[in-house]
Amino acid sequence: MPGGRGHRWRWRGCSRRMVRFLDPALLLLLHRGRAHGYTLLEQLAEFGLENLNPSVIYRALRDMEDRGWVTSTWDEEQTQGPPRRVYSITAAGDDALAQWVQDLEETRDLINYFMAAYEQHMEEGEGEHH
Amino acid sequence: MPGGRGHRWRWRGCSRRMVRFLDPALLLLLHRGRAHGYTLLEQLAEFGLENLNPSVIYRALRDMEDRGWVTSTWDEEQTQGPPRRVYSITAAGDDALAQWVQDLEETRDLINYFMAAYEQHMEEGEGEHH
DNA sequence: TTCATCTATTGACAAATTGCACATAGTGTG
DNA sequence: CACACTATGTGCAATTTGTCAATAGATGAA
Repeated sequence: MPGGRGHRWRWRGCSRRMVRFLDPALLLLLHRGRAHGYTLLEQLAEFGLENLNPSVIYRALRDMEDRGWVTSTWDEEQTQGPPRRVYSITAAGDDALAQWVQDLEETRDLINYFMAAYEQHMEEGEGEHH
Repeated sequence: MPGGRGHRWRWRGCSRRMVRFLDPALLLLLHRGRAHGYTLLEQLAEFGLENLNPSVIYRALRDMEDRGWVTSTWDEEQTQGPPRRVYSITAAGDDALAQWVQDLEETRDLINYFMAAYEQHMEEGEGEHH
């Protein structure tokens, strides 16, 4: 079953683990430089986050602003559209990003442990379960 | 608003990414041999899943049974308690586990990419954002 | 016996999260 | 004006997760 092993719970769009990537990815992008939501939406593809509904990004940014990780101001420059809100990362955001990185490291270690356990079991049992 | 936005990013208990680990971890444990819920609850510590509320495991097992990944029967053996339900992995469960492993590999790659991007940016910018 | 305690499973509901459909709004084009 | 494109935001239903409490058998102590 491609994309959904099962019937009851097909993840629409990206998988949940992917979405958990959203906050750290946004923080990293903003650490590279201030940007507005629509741009971030496109840049997120770099981290495998494609086809996200814009509202997801805007909500994430607003939530991060509530937590003090980013700040926003209205863009002065003239654009081909309505005024844009420009986000910048804060010092607290830097800390949060560093925390996320640590957290992701732990997750990676856990995955590595899991994989090792899986492969070892597969070798021993020749792929058969008892 | 049902889901308040004031939350810190400290999840109670395990992080959500951890919990996403539950299904693959249960499948791997069951691939090693049939078991009942209460035992699995203890064995999950191996994969960093500690202090889980039992109902979480039982619900996960029931959901997996709905998907055909596992089957269960009542244990014949006498125990120090009420009858126990014993779970075994199915062929579909083997496939699901293999899928999970692939999925976890992808996630790990993504994390590695993210980390590399983070470190590279930090080196270049000497830890300062512009 | 009655009570507490441990093992074991389950049900119900609240809380948190996510997806999606739609609303709003400025700008340029024919 | 009608339309398309850029850009942000709101509201709500659906899904997922966390927590609490109910049930229930076995065992041992008072």
